[in-house]
Amino acid sequence: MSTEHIVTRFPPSPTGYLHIGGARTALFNWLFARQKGGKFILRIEDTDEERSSEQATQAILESMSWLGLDWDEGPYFQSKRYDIYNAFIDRLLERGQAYYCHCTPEALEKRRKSAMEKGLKPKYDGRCRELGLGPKAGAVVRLKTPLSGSTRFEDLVKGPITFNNEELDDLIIRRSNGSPTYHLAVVADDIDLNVTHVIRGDDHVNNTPRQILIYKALAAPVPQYAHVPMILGPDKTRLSKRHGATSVLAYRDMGYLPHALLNALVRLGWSYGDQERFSLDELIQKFSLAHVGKAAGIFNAEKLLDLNARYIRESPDHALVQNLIPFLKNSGFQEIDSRKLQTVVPLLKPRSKTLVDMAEGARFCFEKEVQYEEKGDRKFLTPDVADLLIKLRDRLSTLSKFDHDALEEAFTAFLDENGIKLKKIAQPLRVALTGKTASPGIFEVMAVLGQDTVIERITQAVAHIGDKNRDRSSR
RNA sequence: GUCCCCAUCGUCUAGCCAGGUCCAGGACACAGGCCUUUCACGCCUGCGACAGGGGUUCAAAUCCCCUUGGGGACGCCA
Repeated sequence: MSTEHIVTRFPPSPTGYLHIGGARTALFNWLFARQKGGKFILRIEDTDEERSSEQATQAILESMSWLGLDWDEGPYFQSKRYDIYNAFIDRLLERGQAYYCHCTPEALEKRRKSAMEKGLKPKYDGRCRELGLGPKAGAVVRLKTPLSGSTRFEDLVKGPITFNNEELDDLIIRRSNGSPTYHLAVVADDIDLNVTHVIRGDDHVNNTPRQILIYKALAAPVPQYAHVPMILGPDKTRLSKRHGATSVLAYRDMGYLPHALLNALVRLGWSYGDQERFSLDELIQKFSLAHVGKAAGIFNAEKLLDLNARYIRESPDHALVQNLIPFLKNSGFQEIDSRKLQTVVPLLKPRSKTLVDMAEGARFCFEKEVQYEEKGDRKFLTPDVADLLIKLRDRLSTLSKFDHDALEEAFTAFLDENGIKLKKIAQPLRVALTGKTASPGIFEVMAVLGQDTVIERITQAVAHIGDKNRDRSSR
């Protein structure tokens, strides 16, 4: 197979946000095209005017961009390509491969139901097939599918798949309102855009023979198919909204890195030996449809979280600073000193699984007044440490250098003089400076905050201890 | 109901196509430990699976059949 002319596409319908199942399909198509030096097309399938929306289209484009899945052509909008579809339908009609059907939707529905009740497959009975009917208000156009024989294709993931043509019925290709149906539009577009590989979800396996029949009727070359297994929720049913976060943008907003999501998605269904993490370049190089599994999988959100934590740790500080700013603004910090942020980021890296975590961890650098966590306040900001904090503050105010080493040295001496262990003072000090019981190393925290702020916060904490005491005794 | 697809630890999976090197490997999660000023990171250890039954074979997680289980599709939605 020539790799020069490979064309893949991702055709979401803009009836909702881009979910992770769709994103994975897009990723596979993208990887395949990139690896083969082919073309990746984005097509918006918006023929259902009722359910399609501009907003959903924007959300999809935004998701794709955020993930970094760039397309070489498009986005094409099916709603603007009706001429193409009509030409294909007319051709089919002329060749006698399609015919008008005058059955009403109500009658069809009724027949479907009774077929189901009899335990038969609810398919069209073909009663208009040989009537030679013409166009008429309310008429649809159906494809004349073979009555016998079978349709077979070699799926790049699942292997050979065969359907008996008796299972298939004469599907509608043009609605009574003149618009093309999904199957026709997809095939027409894929022919028109020279798509060579259709990589899509498992749920389309049953659609494939129908679409192949359209290609055959049109005497067009049939593309290669690769049906990737579905993503299931923890209850093993098809992933949907009720399973919680499923939209790509939701993951962005929860502080995930696109690379982490991509990595998690690609490993759901595809593997490369024992390797778990891949750079984008590696993926492009190593991806292969042959190693995509056949079984549906449950999305493992915990693994994504772990992946995200690792990618955060490996990200350059400056990149994290940029990524963090929107999250900090979202927490109410408008003016952010990015130099200061740059100094905390390395401290926060090993402690943050998401950018949201990291923004939370960086709070102490930017808040005007420390908000004490209830538990830390109660446990560590107690009257018995007030004196010690005062002594410490006075000692710290004498320091001419305020970096990690100078602080450690000063503390060693201070602990020695007072006959205490670091443990004794570290936690109260941590709460005083950050409001939390968990933070980066205490010397690092002080160095980041700077001498003035440290002294100020200790003073505030001592005052706070006094306030608490007064409240208690006055009661 | 009919058709299509699928089946290895709780989850994602390696191994299967070319049977022996697999009393089944890795990762996440979980449990225990080490490190330690807190929380993490890191390191070590542990727990844990070939759905069941028949065949084929000297030998089956690997090949075949059946059963069971799961998913999907059966629209003038995509």
